Amino acid sequence: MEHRSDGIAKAITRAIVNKRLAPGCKLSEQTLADVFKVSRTVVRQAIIKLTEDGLVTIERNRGAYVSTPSYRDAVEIYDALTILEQGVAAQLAGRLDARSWSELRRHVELQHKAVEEHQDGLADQLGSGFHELLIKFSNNSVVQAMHSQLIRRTSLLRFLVDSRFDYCGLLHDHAVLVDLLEEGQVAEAQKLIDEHHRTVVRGYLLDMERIPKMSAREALAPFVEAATEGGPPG
Amino acid sequence: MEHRSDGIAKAITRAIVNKRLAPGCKLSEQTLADVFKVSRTVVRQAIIKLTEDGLVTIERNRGAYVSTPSYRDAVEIYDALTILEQGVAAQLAGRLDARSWSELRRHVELQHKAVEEHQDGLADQLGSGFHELLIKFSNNSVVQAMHSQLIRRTSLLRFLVDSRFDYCGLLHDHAVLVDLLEEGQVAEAQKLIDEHHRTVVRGYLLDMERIPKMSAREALAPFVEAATEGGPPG
DNA sequence: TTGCGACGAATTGATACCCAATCTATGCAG
DNA sequence: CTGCATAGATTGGGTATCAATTCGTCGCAA
Repeated sequence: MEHRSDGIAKAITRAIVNKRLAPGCKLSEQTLADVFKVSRTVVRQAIIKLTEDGLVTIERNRGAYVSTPSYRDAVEIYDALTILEQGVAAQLAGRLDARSWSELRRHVELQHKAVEEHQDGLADQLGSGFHELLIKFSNNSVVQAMHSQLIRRTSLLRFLVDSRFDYCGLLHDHAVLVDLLEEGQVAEAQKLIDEHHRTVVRGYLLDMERIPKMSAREALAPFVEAATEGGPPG
Repeated sequence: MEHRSDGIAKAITRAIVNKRLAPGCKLSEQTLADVFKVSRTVVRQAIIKLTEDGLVTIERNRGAYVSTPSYRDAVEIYDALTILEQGVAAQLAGRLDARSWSELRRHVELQHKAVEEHQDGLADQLGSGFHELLIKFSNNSVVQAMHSQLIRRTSLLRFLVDSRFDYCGLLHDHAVLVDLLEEGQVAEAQKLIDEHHRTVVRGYLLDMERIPKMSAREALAPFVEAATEGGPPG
């Protein structure tokens, strides 16, 4: 961990991804400074980083809040994900070695098991993980950075819906996608990626209202020590 | 301009894009604080933003430097640009109104004139501008933000080469691309985008050595007042 | 009751000053 | 010329302070 503000930014990011810090939650500088036992200076630096990442929005003279993406934002984010993944798909189709294909398949199986065991949180995480793994095989750190930023942003979107996803269908998409890619069927794979993301967006009916509310202090509690030391908790 | 650090970050960005601040140039906190007449705190915030943007690299306990991208970085950045533009091309092909196509053509003409008049700087800027205009028509601010970040990064790459670009060929590509897109020939357009960027990367022979050197103080001089007030100079 | 303005508390944006840790350069001894 | 030690400069971070802004509350008039 380079700077103290990096650790804090990552802790807050984890709190968001783990669905503890909800959109709209106020991130008061003094509160965060107390929670993480650092000065306001460092907290501000962390908030700036989160703002650049799109997870936090600063309102001048009012403070920082966890971003509340609009429906339009959701569409744009998934559109961007589609473009990136289609592009990478075109590069990878029929070009990975056997180990890589089986790694992808193993990942799908893991998620399958998580879904069967009703471990929703884990299944969610593995779902995004599949897309990230796919991108990783592109071997392009620039594309990877943009993609994982988008994935982080999608975790904000999941707050704004209560619709149960059709995990089964989405999971099946993943399995089919690996098959198509291994066979080198680029066009079909790209079409599937597009439909896959459209399905996800359709699930977001933007029940903008009832967002679980928890103070930043409570939400961050499990992530505090990880910010100053080494390993993440959950 | 929201915060003071935003103005400073933008000023430094302009200095880089205008080829005054070269890769490797040290950005000393105290120097920048003097130049912009602000406290070190604000300078640090600006530097953090530039770091998130990939234009600046912080070396712990050593300071901030304008990033010096490697050849690999160059390839990855243009690869990412290719993916984004191919994706947007697929969306736009045959789907814009007449005004938009003519706006693109007018842009190509402008650059044509700049090249004829040997206004290299302007031609360069219009060259990137064409790609940005194309992306703008996607109407997706997320994609647009990622793309313009990549474009900013390419301005770092142009420091590391002295090879004369084949402006004529690249310009011709732009003209052809508009035709292909208007006719809805997606596959051909995507292929052209790929080749176009490959041509550009080939121009980067990475003459890593001779980089024009100028102190941050000199380089930033023309951009200082714009940081605290309103309008940009160049 | 409703609407409006004034006042006060709390928060942010920014500055100055401080100090420890670390890096760099200088100069000296061998 | 090489290796090392010391001194100086720079960074990372903390504390205190202050103006500006926002927001909530209170009181008052219609």
